[in-house]
Amino acid sequence: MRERVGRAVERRVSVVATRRSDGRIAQDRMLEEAVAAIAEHGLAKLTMSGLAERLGTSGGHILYYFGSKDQLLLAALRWSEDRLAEERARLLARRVAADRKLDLFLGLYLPVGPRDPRWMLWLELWARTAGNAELRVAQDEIDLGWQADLVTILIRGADKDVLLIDDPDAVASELLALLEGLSTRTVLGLGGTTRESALAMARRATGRLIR
Amino acid sequence: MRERVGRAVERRVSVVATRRSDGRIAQDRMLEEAVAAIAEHGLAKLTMSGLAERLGTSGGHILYYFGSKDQLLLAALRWSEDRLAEERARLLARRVAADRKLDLFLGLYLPVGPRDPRWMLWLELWARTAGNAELRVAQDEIDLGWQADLVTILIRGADKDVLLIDDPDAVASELLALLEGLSTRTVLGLGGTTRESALAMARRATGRLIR
DNA sequence: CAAGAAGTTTGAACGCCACTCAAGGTGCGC
DNA sequence: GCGCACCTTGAGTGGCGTTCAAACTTCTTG
Repeated sequence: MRERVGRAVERRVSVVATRRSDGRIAQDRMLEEAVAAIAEHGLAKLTMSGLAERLGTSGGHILYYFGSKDQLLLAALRWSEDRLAEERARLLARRVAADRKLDLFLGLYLPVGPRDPRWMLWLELWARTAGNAELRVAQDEIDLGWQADLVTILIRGADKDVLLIDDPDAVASELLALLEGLSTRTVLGLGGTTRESALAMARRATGRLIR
Repeated sequence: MRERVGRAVERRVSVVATRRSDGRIAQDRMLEEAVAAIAEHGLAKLTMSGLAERLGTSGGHILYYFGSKDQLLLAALRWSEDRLAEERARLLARRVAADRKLDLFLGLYLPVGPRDPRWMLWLELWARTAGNAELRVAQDEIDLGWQADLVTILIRGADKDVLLIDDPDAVASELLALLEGLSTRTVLGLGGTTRESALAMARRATGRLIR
């Protein structure tokens, strides 16, 4: 197989060494540029040679790291979700009331606006998931992160009697499904949905779910 | 431009005539086969020549009717949604209680199971909407059909005091967003979501929304 | 510090794809 | 039975993702 990905990941293990012009920085730039390009014109219009030109390198070089366009997409999504997972962790650690925390969670999940890069990546991934089992697994894994953190917020809130919940898992599932639907509508600009209207709807639904 | 699509649509206007080997049947078969193929392996793996072979024709011939792969996708979606719109109309006309009607609506909207052809088409379309304004308009139009019918059900139910609703439009929007989220999760098999679990969740949410 | 190993970068080459188009075929109305 | 409009084909075109051998650069080892 290929299995070239991840080579640069284990660099900097020795104190003295550090391999060459540091592959990780190169990869990060690639992902950053790829995400921006996908958000602008969609994955279909993103070509290897086009992206290479934006980066001042060659098409073959990008594939040296990522192996295929599908893998590049997955890496871009992971890259984008990793930063959000950190923000979520910071949110969880903050010392604010559970209901406020829940509200911040909603804001973190929903797209910042139409064509939100992170959500555009999701739409592209969903289309490619059909023919690629690996993508589905990765997807499930990321989703589980959101689910787990939301459940944590709910349980903590219930413990302190700030929130009233019988089944945190069920509530979390339903809320995430609603948020996902609102998000796709917002990114696509369907039915005039905006971040604000989506947020308002999510808040109303949340209030109803936690009584 | 191209503007070949729709030519066969106006056939059979004269009583005697009927143009040749009837283009519509040919187109219907193409769409049917295309939908099946997309549901099986995704749009990316569907090639013009491959589809042509399944149909016993040439790749160029399919494009003679649809103009491009994107247009073929859109036509397939319209074809798929048209049949559902009819079913919805039949549902609206039926003489059953509003709450029962609402429940049937949920069943009609949600995917029949993982890899539901209709929903696979939606996922593919979402990915292509970014770079194609025409697709977004079509999308909005179809969505409006669901929204309008749902609002009708809600208002009629409220009139007869079967359902308790203050703002039918808002309730319909929220319910549709939830249904959409549940649907994508079901088609993709995310988080172990099945039609049954999605339906159960939709019912609980519905009950909460109409008091 | 020399020389081989390991990692990086390139660009030409390949097979496949959506899409075009000119040519020929086919049925209908007159 | 002729002309017109529509239908059908398949070879051709440009561009795509992907492969790969070769050149290049940095690191490691004796």
